[in-house]
This record gives sequence, C-alpha cells and structure tokens, in this order.
Amino acid sequence: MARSAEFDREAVLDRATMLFWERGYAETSICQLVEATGLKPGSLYAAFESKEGLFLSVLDRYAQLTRARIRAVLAAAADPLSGVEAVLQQLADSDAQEAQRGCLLVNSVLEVGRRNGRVQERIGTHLTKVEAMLCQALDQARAYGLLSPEKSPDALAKFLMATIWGMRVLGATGGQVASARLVVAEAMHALCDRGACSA
Amino acid sequence: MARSAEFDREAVLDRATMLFWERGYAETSICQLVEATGLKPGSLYAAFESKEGLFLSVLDRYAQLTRARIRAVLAAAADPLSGVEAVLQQLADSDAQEAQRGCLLVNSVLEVGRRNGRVQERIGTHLTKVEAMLCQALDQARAYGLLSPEKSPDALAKFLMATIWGMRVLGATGGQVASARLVVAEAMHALCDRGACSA
DNA sequence: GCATTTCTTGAATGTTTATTCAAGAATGGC
DNA sequence: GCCATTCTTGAATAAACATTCAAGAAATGC
Repeated sequence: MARSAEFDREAVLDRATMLFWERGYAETSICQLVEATGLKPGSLYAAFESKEGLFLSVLDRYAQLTRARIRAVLAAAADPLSGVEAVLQQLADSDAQEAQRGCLLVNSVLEVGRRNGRVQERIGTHLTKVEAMLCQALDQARAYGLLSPEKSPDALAKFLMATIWGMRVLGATGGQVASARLVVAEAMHALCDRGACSA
Repeated sequence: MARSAEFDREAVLDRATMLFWERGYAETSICQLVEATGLKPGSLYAAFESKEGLFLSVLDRYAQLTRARIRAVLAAAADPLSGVEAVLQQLADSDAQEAQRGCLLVNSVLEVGRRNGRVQERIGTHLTKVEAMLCQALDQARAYGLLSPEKSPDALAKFLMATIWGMRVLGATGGQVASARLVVAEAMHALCDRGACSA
C-alpha cells in the first residue's frame, strides 16, 4: 500500500531508554531524543504521539525486559528461596555506574508518577507483577519447607519489594556494594530466621 | 546602616519546600516560587542566588527539621529498640496524601542528586546523620540486651535506612497503610529474630 | 508508469524558562 | 535632614522548550 518506516522501533526505544534513565523525564529534551535516535521531530511524533507517549512506550519495554531477567534468575536457581536471594544479590552486586542509574521505574514513579496518572498506572502494573513473581517463588519455597510455615508469602513479598526499592535508592546515593550486601543479608534473615536458609 | 529585608526567610523556605516537595525540582518554576513566596524575582535571587541555591537551602531546612523529629521520637520511646520501631511505624502510618508526597530527600536524590554533585552531597550528609542516629539507638539496644549480641548495629542501621527508603517508594506508588505496616513488622523481625522484641 | 498512501524532513510556532538590571523606596548613622 | 547602603520592583532578555506542518521522497497496488 505505501511506504514503510525506515527505523527500528525497538532500537529507537533502547536509545530513548538510556536517555530517560540517565537524565530523568523532565531533563531529557526532544532535541536530545532527536539526536540520540536519529529520528526527526516529525517522525518521532508520528510514531509516539508525544514526549509522554514515547516515555510510556519506553517504560513498557523496560518493564518487560526487567521481568524477563527476573524470571530467568528465578528459573536458574537451585530452589525458589535461593532464586529470590539471587535476585537481590544481583542488584547488590551491580557496579557503581549501574547502581547510580538506579531503576528507571523507581526513578520515574517518584519524578513523574506522583503527578501523572498514566505513568503511575503503567509502573504500578509492572511492580505488581514483579511482586506476584516473588510471591509465587516464596509460596513454592514454603511448600518445599524452606520457609517457616508461620511466615506469610504475601507479607514477605511486599517486604522484599520495599527492600529492592531501598537498595535502588541506596545505589543512587552512591552507596557501596558492601553496604548493599549487608542489606541483602539482613533481609534474608527476615525470611528464614531459624538459620534454615543459605544466607 | 541600611534597609533590612521585609520577608521572613524561614517562612519563604517553608513555602518553597511545599512546592519542591509536591512538584519536584524541574517542574517547579521560578514563576510559581515567586507567586507562592510573594518575593519578586529580584529579591529571590538576591537572597538565594539561584534556583539551585534556593533548593539547597530548602533541602538543608527540611533535613534539619526531619532529624529533629526523629530525635524526638527516639527520645520519647520507652527503650531504644521500640524507639527505632516507632520511627518506622510513624512512617507507615502516614496518610495517603502525605505518603504520596514521599520524602523530599529521597525524591531529590533520584531526580537531581544523581546528576548534581552539590545536591548529592547535601542529601548524603543528612542521610549519613540519620543512619548514625539509628546506629546509636541500636548500640544502646544491644547494650540493654534488647538485641541479639551477634547482630551488628552498623549492618542493621544500613538495613533500616534501606527499609525506610523502600517505604518511601511504597508510599509514592500509592501503597496502602496496611502494606507499609507489614513491611515494618518484617523488618523488625530482622532485628530481633528470637522473639525478644515487641514487634 | 501512474495514483495513492505513508514516511521523512527541517524550518517555524508560540510558550515557558531562569536570570538580570536599572530605577525607586526604605532604613540607619551622624 | 542628609548620605550611604540595602532592599524591592517589574519589565526585559535570551535561550530552550514541546509541538506542528507543508513540502518532498519512497514504496506499493494495479
């Protein structure tokens, strides 16, 4: 029927992701996005409607990739509980530059989400899914007897989400890897306080 | 010698604080600050040098008041450990609107601090002092036998800071008070896993 | 190869931004 | 009451901002 787009949508989103991730939403200008993606303003707006529209697409892609990575880490672990620990440990072990960048979703929920319902909703949806993944792993861990039976997987999953967010802030403040590892260790103690787990 | 300023510096800072707290740094314009404080641009710039200068003063004042509040809660508690618990509990119990606003320092370290050394440093200084306050309380708790002797107050203080930051993010995502309370309960389990504490 | 549709281009739009500055007003010392 | 100093005022400035659009280019269906 007609001409097809010349650019690769995912490549464009990846470039835009890096900008938003490093600079935040407000401090990233259309001008910079045009430069980084190679798309002219007209094409950018034709493809994503607005700066907010592009940002929402970036959030979606970032969230999807993040969930896939967590799923992989959980699947690769010897058991559900050490899978959960591995998810935390991977966060703690990220190098300084990576840690300083933090998590695009956490950064964005504070910068934009508090005042923008659409952004808030997208991020909330993703975070809920991550919490569900952790909760499922904890459920399995309890079924395997790796968790004290009196512990609530729901409550622990919420606690772990808060721990992850806290570690993201710790990274952004320039916290050392050693500090992050201490946090993981203490959090794991909250999970299995009878010394039954590897932490 | 000469004319003295007509405005109350602390009142101006309080107005500016509310704006930066609710809208973030980038989304708060000089125009809005002029309207909210009643100061004309010239006076604002004479008093604070720049938007960043005003923001740094706001951060300092906010941090000072926050530390005073924490100090008061710790001092009012029956013992150091329940003091620490009260600090967390007060955070968890904040109403939805307050929770959504989050913590100005956490919001700012993610939005601005990651790319602005001056802001990063101010916030880091304050957060370090809060951590030291928690650490001191935990030291006392251990001396009173409220904490397992094998626990490290340093490590626990870092863990509590991460927990606090996580709860701030939880609040910003629109999390319920009930969720925050679960997080506090699990965090307190990490502190005293032998059932020796009130949590 | 023509018609139609879609994509690309880049300049132009109007608004908002942080900041400056010259002129006027008020104060304190003497 | 006058001089020196400092504060207040509000218009002006220049840069940056997100967004639009008309014109040209490419590709498909027939």
